Amino acid sequence: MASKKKTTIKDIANVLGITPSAVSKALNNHPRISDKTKAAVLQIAKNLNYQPNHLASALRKGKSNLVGVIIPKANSHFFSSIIEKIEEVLNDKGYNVIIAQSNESYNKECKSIDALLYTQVDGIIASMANETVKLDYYEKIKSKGIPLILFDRGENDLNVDYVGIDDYLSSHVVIDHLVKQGCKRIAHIAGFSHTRIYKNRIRGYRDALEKFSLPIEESLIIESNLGIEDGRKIMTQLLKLKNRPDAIYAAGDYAALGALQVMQEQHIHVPKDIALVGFTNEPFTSLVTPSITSVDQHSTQIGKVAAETLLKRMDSPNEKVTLNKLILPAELIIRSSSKKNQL
Amino acid sequence: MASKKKTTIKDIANVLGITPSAVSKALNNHPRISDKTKAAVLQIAKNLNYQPNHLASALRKGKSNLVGVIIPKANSHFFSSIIEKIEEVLNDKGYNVIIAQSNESYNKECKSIDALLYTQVDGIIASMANETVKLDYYEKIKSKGIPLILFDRGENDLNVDYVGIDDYLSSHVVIDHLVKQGCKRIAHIAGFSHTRIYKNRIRGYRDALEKFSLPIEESLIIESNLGIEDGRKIMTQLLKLKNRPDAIYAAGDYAALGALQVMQEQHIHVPKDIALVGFTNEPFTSLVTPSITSVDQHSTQIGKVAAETLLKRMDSPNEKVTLNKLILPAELIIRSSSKKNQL
DNA sequence: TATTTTTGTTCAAACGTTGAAACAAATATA
DNA sequence: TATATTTGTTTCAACGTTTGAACAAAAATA
Repeated sequence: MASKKKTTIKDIANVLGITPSAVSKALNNHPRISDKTKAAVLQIAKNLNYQPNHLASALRKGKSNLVGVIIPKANSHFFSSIIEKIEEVLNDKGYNVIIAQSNESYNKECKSIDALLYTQVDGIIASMANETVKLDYYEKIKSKGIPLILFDRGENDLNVDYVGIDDYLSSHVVIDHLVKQGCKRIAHIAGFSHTRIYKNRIRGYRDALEKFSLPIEESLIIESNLGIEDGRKIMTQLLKLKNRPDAIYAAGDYAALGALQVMQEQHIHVPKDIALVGFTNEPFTSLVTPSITSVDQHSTQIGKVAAETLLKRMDSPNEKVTLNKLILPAELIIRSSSKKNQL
Repeated sequence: MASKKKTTIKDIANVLGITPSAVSKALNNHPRISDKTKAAVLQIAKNLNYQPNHLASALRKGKSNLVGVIIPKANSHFFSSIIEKIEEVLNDKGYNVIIAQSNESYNKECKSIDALLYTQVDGIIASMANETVKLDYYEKIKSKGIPLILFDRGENDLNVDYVGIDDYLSSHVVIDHLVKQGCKRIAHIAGFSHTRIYKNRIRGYRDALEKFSLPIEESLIIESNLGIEDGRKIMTQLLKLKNRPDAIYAAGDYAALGALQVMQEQHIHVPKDIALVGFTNEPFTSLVTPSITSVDQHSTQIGKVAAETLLKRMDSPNEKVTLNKLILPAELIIRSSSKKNQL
């Protein structure tokens, strides 16, 4: 109950009759400290239940061993598994991870960045909020010389390392698959084209259609925030067209789910009447009936590469290593919602 | 490009020809510093782009202004919205939040606790992993005198503040509702009874049945991890009974979803043949067809109370305030999956 | 044996901030 | 006018650790 003072390096030194400095060196396994002393120090440290004061050493060394991760929202499998992997890699190297959610809001994102800078993180890994168009706060990170890695939602203009998948190519793979299933009027529930990844998916969609000499109809390309509600709204809208699409390619799984619900409510058979493909391979896609075909982004791979790249940057901050744009391949997971051929 | 030295309080002092101490006091709005000096300091601080060194002040003040939050898994709406609220409340008071995921693993939980202690957090808010039965690491937190608040998954034995809902009562509300719908054989897909909250839900379920003089059949109470897979497995098992239940009360929404899938695959009508109620009111419950009746735990309320209680504890660490067991009321959200009467 | 090298430790300053105590100047009170 | 009080600032030590330089003792080399 009595609030005991914390044991410090000094206490250990007193017990052994040596200087705090020697203790510090012993704990850090300094080569010039004798094995005997090291053993003794370790023993006493254990006895006194010594916990190093991270704040003090961080101050002295000018390094906090903290890394910040900014994500739009943790409640998706994609982001939460990336975080899991980032933590795993970084913890291994003695770093701790601070997670901040922007909730897709630019303001919250700025606040989070300030908070991380204030906490003196040694590096930041971030995926930008949907809303974000101004890059001033990210510039702030750069100007402070803190290593920054972007993933998924990135920005070319920032000129920093980036890890993500090939969105343009992914759209091609999706369209290839749908065309192979016999679809000819493929609609695209798109993300906002001011975000690079969604822009690329749209571009890929257009180019792929062109590749197959399919007409591109602007009324079949609708931008949205890709939430369930938007998926529902847009699907309803699409079904009102005199000339309905025979396939839906949604740039997000939640939008795909919304679309699926509307179709089921209107007794449209998926995939027979309209095929459906989503994006990000959220776990629920395999659990819904019919299961939804989706593009897997290899989230743990992204997390791993992002963390490892950051480690490299933090180890050699001044090194003018060439910029890394790491584009990992995505994978189409084909499920019931798009298998027309097998019906 | 040239890595500039960071501006410190000393630099400001030099510019103005005063002492660092005066600058510090000015920045902290000390009453004895003249308004003129304060204004000047603020001006120069802005000019030099001064950012306070959090590490130094934390060391000096023995307070990091960091709070750790441990959750089993961020990818549920329940936890991610609690975190959102906790962040909101604590950021307001100048605290930053470090989130750690245990991934439902005892080992990872211990590691997270060590990491938080190492980072010198001023307080911890936690919800325990399913796996956790040994409380040694939580005792460690307590023994260091760091305020600890538990929520949702708590433990009475620990003797710390707790925020959660009334699980026992919630079960009563669920059973009341189902009985009112005419159900007589209600099965319970339960959580593991070694976790307090699930034990209470089971107890509530039993007592409520008894209240209505309904027989309690042990074969209708099955413990599980409440994942989708478990929900499927158990539902399949329940459907094999010669005497099928006419209602399912699952202690988690994912398990309820699994059960729903199995029923739909076997062309059992929900709720006509079998009614279904879940727990935690995940967003998907309202989006699935039929929508699933579920118990809402008022997550933002829980987050708010947890954060506020922690603030109180951190403000007066030695105060022998009586222990708070805050039990918030839960709310049954009635949806299609249990509305037999209206068919 | 004298000299150099190696080994193990101590010394002292530093990291940037804070806060109690000391102090001088200005203002209020008697 | 003398004394007490208030105001605004400085002084100085401290928070716990790290690190380069200094040093003495031991070991290796000449």
